[in-house]
Amino acid sequence: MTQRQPASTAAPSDAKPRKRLGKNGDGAERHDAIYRSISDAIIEHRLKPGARLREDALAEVFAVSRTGIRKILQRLALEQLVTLTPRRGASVTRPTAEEAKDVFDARQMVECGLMPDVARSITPADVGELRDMARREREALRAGEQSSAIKLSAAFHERLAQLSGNATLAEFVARLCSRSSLILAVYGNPGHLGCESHDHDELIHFLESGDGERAAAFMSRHLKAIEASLSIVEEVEEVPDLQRIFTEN
Amino acid sequence: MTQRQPASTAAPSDAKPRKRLGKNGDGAERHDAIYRSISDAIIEHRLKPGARLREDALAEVFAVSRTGIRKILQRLALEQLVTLTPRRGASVTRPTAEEAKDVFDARQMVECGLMPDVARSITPADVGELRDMARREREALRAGEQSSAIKLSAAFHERLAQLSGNATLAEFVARLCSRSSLILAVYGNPGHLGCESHDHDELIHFLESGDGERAAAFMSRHLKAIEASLSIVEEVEEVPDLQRIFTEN
DNA sequence: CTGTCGCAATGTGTATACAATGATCGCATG
DNA sequence: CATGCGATCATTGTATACACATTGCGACAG
Repeated sequence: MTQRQPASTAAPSDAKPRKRLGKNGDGAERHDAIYRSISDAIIEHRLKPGARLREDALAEVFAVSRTGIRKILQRLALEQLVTLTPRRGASVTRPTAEEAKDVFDARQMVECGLMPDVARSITPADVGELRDMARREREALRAGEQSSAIKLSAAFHERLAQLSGNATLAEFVARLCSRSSLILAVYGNPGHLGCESHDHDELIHFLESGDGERAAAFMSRHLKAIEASLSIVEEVEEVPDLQRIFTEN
Repeated sequence: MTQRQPASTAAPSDAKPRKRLGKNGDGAERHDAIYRSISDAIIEHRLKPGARLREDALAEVFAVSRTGIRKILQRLALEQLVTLTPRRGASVTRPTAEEAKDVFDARQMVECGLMPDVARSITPADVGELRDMARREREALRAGEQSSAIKLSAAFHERLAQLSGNATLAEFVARLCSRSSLILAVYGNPGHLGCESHDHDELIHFLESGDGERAAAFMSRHLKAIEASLSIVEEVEEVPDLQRIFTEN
């Protein structure tokens, strides 16, 4: 696509409505919507790790120019949801086994460490919201909607972190949850989703009764269970074999 | 481009080779160098919180186009070193008191939690490197070079986190250290730098002897001491006073 | 038939031109 | 003299055009 034909061959009428509208204020919101759209697609495994994301294609799909797409792609790259190889373009990140371990260790430390704070400051309204999220997650799981279930599970953990009151750590947890979703896509077993739905309900119970210690211990087991359910089989590296072979000598 | 200065101010670099050179491979490295240059300037307090960063000016200084600068600015914004207001441009972030608390709470949790891992896997070579860094920091402090001392202190904490072997958490700590530097710039007392230099040496000692628990406890005290040295005087907001007055009623 | 060299196509990196918006300054009027 | 309104300016947001690198395919030679 991308008519780089100057003006002569450019089909005048059908080519670009490419409406100049959207220039004004809503541009930022538009970009944010596109960002979320791509991000959701990755988290819900509708875009699988390794999938290539061509700028032209995305620009056409969302009816914006490549410039905007590049910005969004960069943001996704910084959050490590997509990988940007210097002259090869963007693709959905394929986490390594090492990254998977790091991410779950980090979640172990941060999410468990946050539980006491959450238990201390949680309100009945928060409990209600969490129960609702857990319920919706269970329903999605029962309905066989893997995509929704994955996103809702991540959203639950994110919301939990937000309740700690520490925005910085909450954002970090959100990032880790996104990456976890990616890890699940690569190393997870098909039938077995990460979070057991009843786990979340039980966790809410501990938090509701203000028992931060027990909640932390339960969260620890919960995360360990997810990590244990992965089948980390470090497949042979595609490319860097050569590099290592020659640098080792 | 922006030559609104006739010739009077005599921009020294007005003779722009500005050639098409640099297009090829080194572009990425160039950008990374610029990124580090700006990042360092912020961390070293040579760019103070609130300082405006105009794209044109930066583009001219580093002899690249605004496109590249925008990319770098976005990256800095995602790391919360600069704030990007929709149509007002970029400026060095001025952390709020709440952010400061969040950042130090996060450091407390993560850096202390990392100490046992570091104590377990540290090697004599690592110890030597850390001692060297602590020494250089002390020297900078004694020489009155605030800028260098601040950066070296942050680098020490970053390196420490790297030694844990968890790249994800190490990167998070690096981010937190950068923001801490910003916080120090706003709330720190002039004469009193964040880290007492001997603290770092003592910390190394605990790690060297493999005592992760004691190292964690010491790190906790260390961070608490830094936080306590801040004068968090939420200055009266310039504008939003009115906002609050009307929303409170 | 196979291996190597070269060309073309695909696709990203960078720069520049253009549009829109918020800000500042000046002028006019009450 | 002060205040409100209008115009110009400065600065960012967006799109497009162009240049370059990499890769895949085809042709030619051995």
